[in-house]
Amino acid sequence: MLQRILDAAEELAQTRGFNGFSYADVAERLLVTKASLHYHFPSKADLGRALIVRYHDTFARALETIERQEEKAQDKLRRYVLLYDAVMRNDRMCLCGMLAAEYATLPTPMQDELRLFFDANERWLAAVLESGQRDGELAFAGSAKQRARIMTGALEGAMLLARTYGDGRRFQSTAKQLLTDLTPDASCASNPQRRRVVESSRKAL
Amino acid sequence: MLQRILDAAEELAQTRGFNGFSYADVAERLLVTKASLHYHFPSKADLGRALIVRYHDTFARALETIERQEEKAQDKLRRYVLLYDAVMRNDRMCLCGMLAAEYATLPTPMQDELRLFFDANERWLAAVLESGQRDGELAFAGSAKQRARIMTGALEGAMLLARTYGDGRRFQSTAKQLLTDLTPDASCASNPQRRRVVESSRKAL
DNA sequence: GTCTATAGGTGGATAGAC
DNA sequence: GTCTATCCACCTATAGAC
Repeated sequence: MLQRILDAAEELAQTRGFNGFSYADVAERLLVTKASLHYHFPSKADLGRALIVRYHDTFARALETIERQEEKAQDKLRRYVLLYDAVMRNDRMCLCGMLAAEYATLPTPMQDELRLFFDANERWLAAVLESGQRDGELAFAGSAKQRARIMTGALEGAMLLARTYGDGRRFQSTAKQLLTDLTPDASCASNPQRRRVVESSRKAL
Repeated sequence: MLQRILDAAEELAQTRGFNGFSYADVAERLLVTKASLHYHFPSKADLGRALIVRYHDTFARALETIERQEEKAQDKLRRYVLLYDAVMRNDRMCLCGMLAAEYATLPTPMQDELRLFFDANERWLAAVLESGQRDGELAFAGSAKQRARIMTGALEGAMLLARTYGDGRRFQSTAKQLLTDLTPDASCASNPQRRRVVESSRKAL
């Protein structure tokens, strides 16, 4: 039952926000009463915190899987973006991105848990970016940590806007470009004139 | 009085979200009763729509001012980012970014008005990017429209995350990097090896 | 325009029977 | 564990006096 409650609440939180749904909404979907929900999660703050913890945990496992299955940094990033893409395809917003918007109204335990999620995210991404840069497989300006923050922000923001247009493709094309921006040759592809210079000088080598 | 109501409501909406404040909150700040607010804005949907319209209008005027005062695309972009930065320095989130998160719960008139804001934003940004690219002053991969969407998303997302950490500098360093990413030389600066190649080949010309 | 008063509804949460 | 019943606070919104 615990999981069914979390499933329903998660979907509501991802589409309507934490302040956008009530125990009554969850109860209706599960065909139980509000009181029985309070048995499992005494307060809404408890429910909210559990949502983040489970989401964080699922995400962490997914990152471990990627780490285990992919060798190249580029492939890891591709898989990372696919995690967000899967959320969008379900017509949802990233749970934590949604909660970040409501941050000021959240109970303190939820605020703390939320930061833990983004911290873990940033650490993983920065590590991938760093190693990819070392191998010459990825190219970007600034530090890996800095770039990790830019990426997370850009992905969350892209989801936010895509939902406003009810158009997942909007997110997908943005995500694709963000990945391309990190490939070494693309870093110069933006300027056709200079690219020609680079290509000719490459032949010269 | 109309403006005072909008001022108070705007601040609340930008910090707590549209579902995160009530007529009572606004009334308390202005030392009036809820009933007198309903005289000016019969329903909360009316108030919300007025918020977006005014915000959009203010933003549009700011863009016109930039257009009038700045010549170079790079300077226009810098000023554009400063508009977001000013919001962050007030410990607020972009009103429309906030509302985008709550999109699913908003009354239809607000949803429509919200899209108009982002559309106008994208058009202006795309035009600046396009002309900057033509002049060789800016460099980026993909279409100008595409890049405009990436930029808006990245800025909104960066605000979202910075607020979670209560740290405006987080936004500022991201914004700065996003601008740098658009400069022609920086597009290759990401890869030190290649940069050396470009620089040497430049001399060769 | 602003007030008092209030309606009608929904929010989260609890008591106690089964 | 789930139910019925209920509490109280708060929500949006309206009526009508001043």
